[in-house]
Amino acid sequence: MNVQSTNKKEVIFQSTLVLLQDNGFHGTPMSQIAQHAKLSVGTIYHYFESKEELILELFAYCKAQLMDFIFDGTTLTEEQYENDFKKVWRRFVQFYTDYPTYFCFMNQFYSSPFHETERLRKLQQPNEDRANIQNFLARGIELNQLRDTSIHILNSAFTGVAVSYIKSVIFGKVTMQKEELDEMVDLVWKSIKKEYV
Amino acid sequence: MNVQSTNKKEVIFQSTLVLLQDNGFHGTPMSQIAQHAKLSVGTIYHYFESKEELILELFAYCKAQLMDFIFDGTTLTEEQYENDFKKVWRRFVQFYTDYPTYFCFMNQFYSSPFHETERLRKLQQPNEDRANIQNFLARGIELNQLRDTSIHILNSAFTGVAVSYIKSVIFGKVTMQKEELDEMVDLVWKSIKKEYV
DNA sequence: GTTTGTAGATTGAACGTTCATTTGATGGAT
DNA sequence: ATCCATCAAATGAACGTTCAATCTACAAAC
Repeated sequence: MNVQSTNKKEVIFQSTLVLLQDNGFHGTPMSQIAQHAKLSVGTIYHYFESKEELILELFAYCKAQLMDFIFDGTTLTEEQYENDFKKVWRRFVQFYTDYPTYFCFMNQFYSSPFHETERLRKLQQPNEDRANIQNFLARGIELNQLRDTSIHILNSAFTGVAVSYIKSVIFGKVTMQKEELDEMVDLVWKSIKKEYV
Repeated sequence: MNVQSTNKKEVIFQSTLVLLQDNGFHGTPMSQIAQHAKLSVGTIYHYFESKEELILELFAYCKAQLMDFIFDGTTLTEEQYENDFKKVWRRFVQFYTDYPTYFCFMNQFYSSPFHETERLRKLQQPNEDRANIQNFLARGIELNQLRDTSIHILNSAFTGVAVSYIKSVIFGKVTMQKEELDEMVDLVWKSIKKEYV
């Protein structure tokens, strides 16, 4: 597998994302992906073992891009945590509203049986060195900036509001207003920051 | 179609919910639904025009049950709004954590192309008399109890945190703690209530 | 009280299509 | 001359849907 193949994989990924948005996993046949990517089906099977494998790798690809984007340039210091937090949250929203195909895919993925498959795999070979939201929130507690409550409460507040808002922007065709974003990032921050700091 | 048929439909609905949780829409063939419901495929097609129609009706069925459950006994008066709100939010979480099959289905539905189909149908024949969350939040603004901001911001805060928390309970196998729920309902309320009332 | 008629409910085998995957041949680069 | 990439046709299984036949319940007719 040479340098070209990453490009080829990426072409396949992008085609899959576009088609998935309108037709869903099972409404998108391999043949259609091939056609859109201007390849033959056989070629896709040269790069991916199966359709499931393609989806799973696509998930990892999307997630890596998201994480790289939202955590770029964060300092993780006590003084900067509030700033970092707000920056990260805004970027999370921005990433997905800028790339709705990514959002549709991730969203479908998380609510599908694939998600379970992916969880099981990660248990077999854990690889937690990459920055992720859970670690970022845990760091916030360590730095005494976030309420010392369970990570999944914090995560629910962080992700939940963001995802729900992104949905209303993408599906509800609501145009995103700067003031709305400002309001919402404050709302999220206030709801989980440590009081009386 | 007599009185029996509602029962028969419900049997089909329940079987569909159970199978959908593990296998998803397209991983659940009609034949399997029939088997689980102890019926033949033909019978399902007697009650539903197609698989799509079955899914769409199942959605309406689930949604109606959810709404009836969460809004039962709410007064919608100024004095009671905070109480109502917290009650409704808790019930929302309770309903879905008690009936994870419903959650898995609704969650899949909302992130699938079916959702768009359903939206389009509702536009053709709107039927907004049934209580729903959007109206409930709008009423909160009218009563001067919620921040006078756009409905979809309020909705994002309400639904987003709830859904995200429900997910962590159902999929993350986290057991729901009473204190966590209390914390979270406060968190949501504070984040969208009207200040200085 | 028995027979007959009828409409709806139920069945499951059969049909046609679609799809993921395989395969064996072809092309091109080193 | 070997190895990888690419292709498109072939395969076979799975699936949604149809349909003609059978069953059930019940009411009308006698």
